[in-house]
Amino acid sequence: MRVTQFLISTLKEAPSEAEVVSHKLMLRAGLIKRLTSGVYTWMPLGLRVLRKVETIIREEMNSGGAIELLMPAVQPAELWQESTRWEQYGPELLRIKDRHQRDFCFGPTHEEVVCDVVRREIKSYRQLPLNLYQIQTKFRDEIRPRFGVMRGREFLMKDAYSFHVNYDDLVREYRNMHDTYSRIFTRLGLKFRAVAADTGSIGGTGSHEFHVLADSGEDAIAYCPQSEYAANVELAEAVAPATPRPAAAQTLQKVHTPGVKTIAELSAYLKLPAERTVKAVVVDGADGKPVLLLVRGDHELNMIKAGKLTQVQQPVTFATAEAISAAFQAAPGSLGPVGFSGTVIADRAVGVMADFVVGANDDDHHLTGVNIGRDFAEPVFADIRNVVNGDASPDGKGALELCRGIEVGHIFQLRTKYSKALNLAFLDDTGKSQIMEMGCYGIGATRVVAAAIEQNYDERGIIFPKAIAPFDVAIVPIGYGKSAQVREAADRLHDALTAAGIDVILDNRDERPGVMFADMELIGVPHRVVIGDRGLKEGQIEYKGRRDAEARTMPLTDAEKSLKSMICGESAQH
RNA sequence: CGGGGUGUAGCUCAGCCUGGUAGAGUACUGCGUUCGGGACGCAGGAGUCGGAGGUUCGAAUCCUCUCACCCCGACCA
Repeated sequence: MRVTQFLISTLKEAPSEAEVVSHKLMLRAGLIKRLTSGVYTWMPLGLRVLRKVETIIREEMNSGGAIELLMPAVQPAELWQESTRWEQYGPELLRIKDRHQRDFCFGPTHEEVVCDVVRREIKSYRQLPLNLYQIQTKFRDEIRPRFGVMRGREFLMKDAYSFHVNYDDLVREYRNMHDTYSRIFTRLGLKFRAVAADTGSIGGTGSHEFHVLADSGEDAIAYCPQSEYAANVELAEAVAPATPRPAAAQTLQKVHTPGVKTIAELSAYLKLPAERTVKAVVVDGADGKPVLLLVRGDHELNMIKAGKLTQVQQPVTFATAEAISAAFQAAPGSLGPVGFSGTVIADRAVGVMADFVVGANDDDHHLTGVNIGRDFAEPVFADIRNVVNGDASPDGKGALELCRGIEVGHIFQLRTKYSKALNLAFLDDTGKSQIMEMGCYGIGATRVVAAAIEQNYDERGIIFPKAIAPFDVAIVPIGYGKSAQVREAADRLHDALTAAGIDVILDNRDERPGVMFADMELIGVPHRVVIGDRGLKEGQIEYKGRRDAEARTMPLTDAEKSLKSMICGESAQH
């Protein structure tokens, strides 16, 4: 490919709409253009990357035994009503009407459609197991699209659905997909981790997320360096403390704390570490009455864990200011369990605290020397906080560490949630009708591109992993328009490498060298050769890897062979 | 949906407070000089100042409404 025949539209400055690195670089490199909120055009350069991601996913899914199909993006409401998700899915489902005023939606996911396909086609245990997948455009009307294609509304997703005669076979396929995903992300050249996850709204039992590790990731992951344990912080259990609760030593005292609303302010005002304080949060209970949740001051409440408590309304909602003042005679910032007659649920770490500080249920006042049992009744104890660095690993094999990740894949054991609702029945080997077990497996292809950049960049731009770079190698001729020798050498190398199946970009714009170098680095081409009269006199050209600090020379006569072995040798490693 | 912010040339932004001929850099076109790390000179094209209404002799600027977009929270690949 020659630059003058292609479309490269780089920018010196990132448009102001972008905040995160990957979004800025994708816009600067001209990979994507925004059409409207959360909806992007994939420009020719970006599409090359996206297609390479797709190809790797497709190849590995195929070799994992899955079969590709393509389902419609537009789906009839009837199918969603049958699964009851027409009502349940909420405003994230983009609903549209046709000319007859019939209801449709633009598919955010394809459980309904794939179930409809399977229930029409599959009648016998002899046809199972089956794993069907597609790589297709989804639309989810996200509350807040952001970070470019990282969280777009329209995005490209690989979604797979498997069907089984029993749970054991589902588990077998789930493990197979777990392995397949590991191969996909390894081939993509990404540092990633599979973590145990909350099943969220899709439902079902077992679930793992695949995270690309990046400091800017939206998710926190807890893992144990001494074992295989890894889980999303949403899910990771904060194990019960092993130590007993110390005896009360202080008397209960009410102190004036003017203007103190947060734990940080309280800790600074009383000159006490935050772990000697207790944070009180009021949520709506399952019975509509306020429920008081207590976590240690330096800990964070985990809303997902709290939502699983039977006493608490799900999903968790904070109590309104009116409900709080009615139940506590105080505003948030001064709340506590002493004197409160409703349900109190405390994190287990609070259970081993003594002589702590908590709100006094009187504005601008806190209580010190508070003790459970003596000053208020034993609350219900539960795990309602996020784990922190150094917490014991739930598998008992060491201490947890935290890192951040971008969720690019998610696998679920759906069991019979959808197969029951949509009546996926088959005849088993005894002629009895049974309901299929189901799994589903997603990868956000467009998000993978953003995540790869988020993990691999420097001050000059993107450093694409070699497997997904838009071009394998850039040829930068100096004086292309002026020197016949340069032009001839550059063209010849371009043609030879192209013939060998290598993706070459020849910068034949005859620009100043700095312009060409900057562009090729910005768009993240892994290999670069520079051909100029200066080196050509000695029969030399120059080579530089995208991550190399210095360029090195190589004989022109060896260039074709060296580059082929560098580039093809890498892909042969897969 | 709640909170914060921004809309002026493809991109980055100034001008607005204090109303009076629409600006800079960059990108783009032409010519010339340059030519191994985002060159320079000259000339040029490019804007419904997000939109509607109002105030005024006069509105990018003041007022009202509206739309779009970005950032912070709950959702998710």
